[in-house]
This record gives sequence, C-alpha cells and structure tokens, in this order.
Amino acid sequence: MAKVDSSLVADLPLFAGLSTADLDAILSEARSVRVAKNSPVFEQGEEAHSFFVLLHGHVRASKATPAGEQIIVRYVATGETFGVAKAIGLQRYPATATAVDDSVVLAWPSGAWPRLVEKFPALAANTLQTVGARLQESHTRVMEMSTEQVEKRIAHALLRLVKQSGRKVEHGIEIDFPISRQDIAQMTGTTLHTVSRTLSAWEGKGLVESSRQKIVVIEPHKLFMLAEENPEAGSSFKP
Amino acid sequence: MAKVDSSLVADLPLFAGLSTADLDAILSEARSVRVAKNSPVFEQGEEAHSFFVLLHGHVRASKATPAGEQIIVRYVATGETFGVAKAIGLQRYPATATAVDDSVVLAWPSGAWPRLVEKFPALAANTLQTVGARLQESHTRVMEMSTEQVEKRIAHALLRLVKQSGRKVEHGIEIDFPISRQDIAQMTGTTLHTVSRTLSAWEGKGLVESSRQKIVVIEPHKLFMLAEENPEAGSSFKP
DNA sequence: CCGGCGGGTTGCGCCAGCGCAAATTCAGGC
DNA sequence: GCCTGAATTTGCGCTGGCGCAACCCGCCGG
Repeated sequence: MAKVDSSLVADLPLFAGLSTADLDAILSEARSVRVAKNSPVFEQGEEAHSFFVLLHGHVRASKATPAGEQIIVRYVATGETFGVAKAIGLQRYPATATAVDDSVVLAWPSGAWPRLVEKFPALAANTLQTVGARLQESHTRVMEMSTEQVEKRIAHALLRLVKQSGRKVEHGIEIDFPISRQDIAQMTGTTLHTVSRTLSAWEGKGLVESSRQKIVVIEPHKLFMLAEENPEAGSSFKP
Repeated sequence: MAKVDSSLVADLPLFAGLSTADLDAILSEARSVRVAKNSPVFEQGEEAHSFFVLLHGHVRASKATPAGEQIIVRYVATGETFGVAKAIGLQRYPATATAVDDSVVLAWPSGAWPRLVEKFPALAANTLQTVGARLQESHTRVMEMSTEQVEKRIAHALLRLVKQSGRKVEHGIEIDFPISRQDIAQMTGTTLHTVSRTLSAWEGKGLVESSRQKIVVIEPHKLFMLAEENPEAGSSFKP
C-alpha cells in the first residue's frame, strides 16, 4: 500500500489539533486510491464501507430523487472530507460521489471510525464542524431557492464555485473542472435551457466566457453586484 | 436553580451512551428556562452564549435573508437539541429560535461545551449524528424544491409535521402547535396565498380540516399518495 | 479526414404560481 | 357585546421560466 506523507495532509481541518504521531497512526490505516474521471467513488444506497479525504482532483456529490431526477449536492474540493455516512449514523451512502477529474482519494474503512474517534476525539469535533458548515451551506441554498429568482441563484452558485475552485487565467477566473450547463441547473434547481440562456446573456454583457464544460468568470465583481442587487432599486419610473 | 430530574432526559439522543452519574454531572451545569409563547430563545446574529435542549413546547428556527425575507428552517420538537452554534464552529447564532407555544428549555453556557465534550466524548458523537440527520433533511428539502411542484412540497411538509408533532384527535391528526399559512409558505418556498388555495382545495376533497393557525390531517394516506404520485402516469396519449 | 454524439443554443407557446387587492372571519381585549 | 387587528380567502391578470423541438458546434475515435 502506498504510504501517505503526513506533511501533505497535516493542515486539513479534519486533522486539526492532532500531533504528527497521531496523524501517522491515523494515516497508517488509510489506503490511497486513484479514481478515473467520470468514475464513481461510491454510489447512493450502497453500504457505507469507507470514508474519504480528497487528495487531488474534484468529486461531485449528487443525489437522485425517488422519481429518478438528480440534483448536485456539492462539489468536493481538494482536502475536504466526504462519505462520512457512518459517522453521522447512516448505514448507506445518501448520495453518489463521482470524480469529475482524475482524482486521488484517501480511504479509511468505516469500521475504523469508532475506534479512531475513541482514540482521537478531535476527529469527532473536527467532523462536527465540517458537517455543521455543510448544514449552513445547505440552509443558504434553501434560502436562495425560496427567495431568489433563477438568475441570482445561478450567479451565487457560480461565485461559490469560483471561490472554491477558481483558477486564475488570462482574462479572469476559470472554474477548475469540467462543468456543464446541466450540472449548474442541478445545483440551482432550474433547467439547462435556462442556464444556457442566462450564461449567453452574461456572455453578451462580458461578465463571463464559456464553452463546453468550461466557464471563465471575467468580471467577478459585476457578477457579485448582479447577485446582490435589490430588484426594487428605483428601476420603475415613467418619463 | 431548578433541579432537573435525570430520568426525564436520560433517553434523549444527545445523552445516548452516558451513565446516570455522567448525566447528573452534565445536568448540574444546565439551567431550566421557561419561554413564553412568541418569545425568542435567541436571535440570529446574537453571540452564541448557550446551547439548548427543548423539554416542553415547540420552537421555530427561522432565518432571515440579507434582503429581509424569512424562511423557516425547522420546528424543534420536545427532546431535541438546538442552538449548538459553538459546537459547529460558529460564534453567532445563524438563525432565530422562537417559542411557538409556552415552552421550557434546558440551557448550558456555550463555554461549557468544550469541557463537557472532553469529559464525555459521546456528546460530540451524538451531536454529530443529530447534525448529520439535519443535513440529510436539508438536502431532502433542496431536492424537493428543485424537482417538485408546490402542491407536493406542501403535502410533504405537512406529512413531516404530522409525523414529528402530530396529535391524534377525533377526526384525524392535528399538528400540535399553532401554525399559519404563512409559516407553511416559508417552509416550502411559496406564498401564503398559494398555501391557502391549496389547503382550501384539500379541504374540499376532505383531506384536511383547517382553521386559524390550526391544521388537522383527516386522510394522511391520501395526502401521502398525492405527495408521491407520478404526474406522468399514463394521462397523455393521443388516439 | 470524416462521422457521430454529447453538449450547447435558441425560438415559441404555455401555464403554475405569484403579486395585488378586496372582502371575510375570527380571537381577544376592553 | 363590540371593536380591532391579524389571519385567511379568493378573484384576476401577468410573467418568469419551463417544456418542446429544431438546430448548431466541436471533440474524439476510427
């Protein structure tokens, strides 16, 4: 099994407050696994055999409704923990995790979790913070879906992606993994048609540039203003 | 300070796996507080001074958008933990908690959390499960808002309320605390008008009976079928 | 170099549900 | 018993965004 250098992961939130020795002990139980682009790490409904840390690449967590429609729960960025189903009391994964780029994950058997937590309680505390942060994000999403129009929701989603996984390029900031209109639709609760129209309009205004599975935000600040602006703001008066 | 009998709370998920002695030690740090109907337990943005367990009554957790609109995050039922902001790494409460009925809460100072967790690691593990469960619920809500029409969302919300806080009455199951059309609208991302129309229609079909701040579900099963039914189901073919 | 296919774009018509407004009802307080 | 205000109901018109359908484009494999 490939050894993992503890210095690579020492700064991850999951391992906050642990000594190097502790970290080595924990890492000794992990395997490092390569996941090819578009391959699943695990699938919704499957026995939650492992939990993971993403070392390299990008992973999409998606959830299928009983009726068969899909939504995207989140994109996992490098260094984040995912698949912690057992830790939150689930026997099966509640979502599917798919690599959207060639990726590398660290995997621990779920069975190791209770033992690790007992020996290193900081793991539970750290995971609690992570899960708490996700809960906040999910609530934010519910708020946006309840109160904002589609264009703003898309703007917010894009800004979040840029913040989380933006890569500086020539003319702006590019989202650092392949993402389709359909994906954005599934993140914002709309259709790929509407996303396409919206991006086209923004492209016309010079806010973004996009092509297949690729989006570059040219004017993050203008996009931000669009996302935040008050729809009332004195736009309605007749000359 | 009023003493709390440990037998009253021994079965709560938060205290799973703790001995009676441990429980007494933990309870000795709590105060019991009465909160009058329509009074806040804490408010969004306020310093997270305490965390709570609801002993009696019902509490609504709501969140205001930057633009000033409100959504309802959830209703807290008896025995549930809430206000655990500090435990998930927040300095301030992310939402407002309001008693919707005369209620009684147990309150611990947030400062006690790290010490309690150190001494009783089960607290962290139990809270992790609770927060994880809420994350699942929130994801379910996102899925519903993304893929379901308003009527089904309202049906699902009602069924959840009935399950969580239903009280058997003469003709059906009543939601055991005052809840307005507006409240349901804020839970499902719609308007009070649409909720009103929907409930009126259901009342016409004998599924529910409702009046001011009161809803009785007469036919839970029919409501469930309505919530789950496939809109496609062979209704559209041309001869 | 070619063909096919997975994305992406765009025009068109429609409708669920919203916004507005007015009327009605009910629960308390006085 | 009356008054007030909050909660609810309901009609009406409008529109954001969806569904459909046709079409385009660029990448990849052969």
